[in-house]
Amino acid sequence: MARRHNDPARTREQILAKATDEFARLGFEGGRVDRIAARCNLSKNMLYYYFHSKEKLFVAVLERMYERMRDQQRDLAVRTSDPAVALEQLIRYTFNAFRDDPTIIRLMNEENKHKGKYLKKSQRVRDLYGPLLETLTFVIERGCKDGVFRPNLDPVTIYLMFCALCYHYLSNQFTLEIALGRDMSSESAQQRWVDQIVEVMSLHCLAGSPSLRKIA
Amino acid sequence: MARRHNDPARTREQILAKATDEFARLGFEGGRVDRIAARCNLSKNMLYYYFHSKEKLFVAVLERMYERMRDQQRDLAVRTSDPAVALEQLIRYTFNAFRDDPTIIRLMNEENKHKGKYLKKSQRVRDLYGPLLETLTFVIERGCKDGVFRPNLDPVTIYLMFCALCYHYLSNQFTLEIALGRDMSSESAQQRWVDQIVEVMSLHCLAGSPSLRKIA
Amino acid sequence: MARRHNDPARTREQILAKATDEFARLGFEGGRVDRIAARCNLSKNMLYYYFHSKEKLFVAVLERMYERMRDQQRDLAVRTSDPAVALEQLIRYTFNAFRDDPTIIRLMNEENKHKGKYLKKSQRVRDLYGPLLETLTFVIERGCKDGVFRPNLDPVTIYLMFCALCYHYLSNQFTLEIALGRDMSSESAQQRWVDQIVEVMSLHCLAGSPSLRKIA
Amino acid sequence: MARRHNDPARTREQILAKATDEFARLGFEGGRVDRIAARCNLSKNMLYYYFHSKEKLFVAVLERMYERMRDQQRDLAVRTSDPAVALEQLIRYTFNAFRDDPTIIRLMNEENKHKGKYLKKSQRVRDLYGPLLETLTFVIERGCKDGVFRPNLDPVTIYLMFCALCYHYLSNQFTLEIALGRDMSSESAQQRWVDQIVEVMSLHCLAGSPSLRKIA
DNA sequence: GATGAATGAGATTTCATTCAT
DNA sequence: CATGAATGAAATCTCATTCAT
Repeated sequence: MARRHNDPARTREQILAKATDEFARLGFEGGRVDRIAARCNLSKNMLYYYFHSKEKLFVAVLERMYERMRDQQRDLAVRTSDPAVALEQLIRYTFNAFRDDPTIIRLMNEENKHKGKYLKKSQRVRDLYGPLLETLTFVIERGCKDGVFRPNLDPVTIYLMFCALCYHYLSNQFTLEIALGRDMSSESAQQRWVDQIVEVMSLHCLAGSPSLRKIA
Repeated sequence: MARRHNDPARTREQILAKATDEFARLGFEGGRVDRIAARCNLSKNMLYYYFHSKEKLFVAVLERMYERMRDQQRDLAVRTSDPAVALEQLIRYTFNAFRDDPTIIRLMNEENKHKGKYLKKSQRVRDLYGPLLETLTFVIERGCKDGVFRPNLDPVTIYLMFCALCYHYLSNQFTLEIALGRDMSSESAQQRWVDQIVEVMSLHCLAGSPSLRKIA
Repeated sequence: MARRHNDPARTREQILAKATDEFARLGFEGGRVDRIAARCNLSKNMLYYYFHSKEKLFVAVLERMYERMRDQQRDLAVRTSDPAVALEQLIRYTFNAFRDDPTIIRLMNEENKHKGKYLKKSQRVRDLYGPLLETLTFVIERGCKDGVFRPNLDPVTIYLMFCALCYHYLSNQFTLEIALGRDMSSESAQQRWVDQIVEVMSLHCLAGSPSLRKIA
Repeated sequence: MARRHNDPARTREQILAKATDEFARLGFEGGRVDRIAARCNLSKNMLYYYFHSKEKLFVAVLERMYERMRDQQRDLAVRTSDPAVALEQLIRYTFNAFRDDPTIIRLMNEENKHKGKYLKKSQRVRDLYGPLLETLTFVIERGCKDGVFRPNLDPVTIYLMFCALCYHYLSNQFTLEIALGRDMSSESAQQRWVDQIVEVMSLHCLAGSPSLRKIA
């Protein structure tokens, strides 16, 4: 009775939201259609009415997550003209994005567990990292031209590096905390970690750093 | 009939092996007890005879994985006396370990999905990274003392860094390949990536590198 | 296909009826969910849809049995004003109730085997013997006041006596028949038995009977 | 190792003892072969070695119970020459027998649930109540001849009566306690109940009691 | 006599999905 | 749009029983 001829678009969104949560916490096979429906105060049939199958619902969840990511990235305005500062902002932005929405990491892991099976079914998801990579490319190219960064930096490689450093820390928090016996979840621990990432990535990019080959 | 009381220890091992594969590919909830039994040419109740429940079997799989990791690490002899070379060897070793046994990454992701729930049930797994961290600590301390590395390097932080760089690349291969449209699975691509990791980590550790703060 | 959303209340009732039969004949552990479902021309998950678990189904069966008993007792109108006749009617009524619905005895035995475990889970069943005991109390008090019955009779004790005499005969029919080699199931044998119960109980209650202590 | 080439007869007895307990508490279908074996510190196979199947073990348990009953009854010496006192002794003896070994009632109920199916398979169990009934018959006949009891009392009927009164009280203790809200398990409650049985049975048998028909 | 390992059938329960209204 | 009732397939787990030593 809560419901009753409500806004269908809203219903759809709500299903997606609850499904995102469910699949992120429990994975595709662990996620339960009933539970999602129950959390929407909806009969199970509605999920099928809107999404046709559990699998298609999962794909929709993935797509929606990618959209969300891209939209967030679109908001991303790296205002400063200092490339080093811009890089730092991008890194911090990336860490925060992963930390603030833990479903991203979980859903991506899930997808990789399935070897990209569901993602491949989606047409629209190719340019996932589009805006962020564009910004990054812009920043790096300018940094190289300015001589602030060393030449021939590959934006994708840079991205992969700081992404890995952000992602892995958050993704493997639980096992690492148990195995290393080290606090990784407190605000301050995480802040220190991002600082480290910024440091190592800056070192890697800045022109001042000696080329490794020279050192060796 | 093939079987009938062959070698119980062998049977146990076989179950663990097939279960490791099943859970790594499909996760805890996706993994099927029947399938594991079938692959062992065993009736499914034998899994319960040996492991009592799916959950306990999963924990045993995790424990076995950790043991495998530790044993591998124990074999790890970084013979060289050059700290920089030793660090490089540790990094390459880590990447190879993750690449050669993909179940490690999948099982760890699975455990993190469950927030460490099963790992916590296991007594023995605390010092998971023991030998590797010991070696790393030894290498780093020597490097610092020798003046090859810059002072005050924290071994755990170093470990987290190159581990992240190895892990994330392999763990997220599929989504990254789709989203970035870039080859990540070929031998050569992976070789290039490890080289990059070695480079960035060396830069971070070597004494010759200027402290970031000075640059900034 | 026969079914498909006929009448849910009817379905529920049918499940309860078949489950009552199953559990009465085979006990809780002997009763099979499959069989109950099959007898209802229903797929077995429907039992879970309606009752959530075998145990809860069993509790529902017990509750329903108690309701049935109470309802039957409510119909019980002991019209005569002669207390002795009324007592006789109550006894015959009790015997008939046990004989006509053999599930009562079996389910009660089952519950006692479990030390009342399931019954305790049910809120509503306290006043099981309510109406019958009320009527009995009414009859006995009048009988005492009238001087037809001897004074200070305890209705509960009276009830326990004739209940035992009715119940045990029917409940242990099979072993008794084998061990004593005596017909206990024929209509006439049972009639003779009830007559005996009436006789011994009347003797116990009637004022004319000498107090035992006096005899002794 | 506790065991090791033990006395086979003793082993057999132990199995019977634990099986008696198991089946009495949980019924035939509820009883578990594993549990019985475990409680004997014995591997399951031994149960099969000694008893061939769960069913045959159950039959053996029933037979053993009947033997125990008969042996106890054989010890029964009603020495007094006063028939009324002898009757009272028999009643108290019966109640105590049921109370002191609760497995008797449970196993009998179980057998009756199965409509005597297993009992019928046993050759030896016909004359179950033999000694007790013999004693009772002796007592009653003497009582009738002496004029202490009224004439034409049927020993089997007398037996059925006090047996019912003893049995039902103990068998249905749990449901009755819940439904009537009355203490039935304390020593004193039970003592009062047996006194009542003695009273009503004496009244029924003694010559002083007026025939009902005359009263009516 | 005794055991540990193995089995097959079947038990309860779960779950994605569909039908009729 | 929405639902409650129903289904079929399959999942986890149990249990009496047997085999080889």
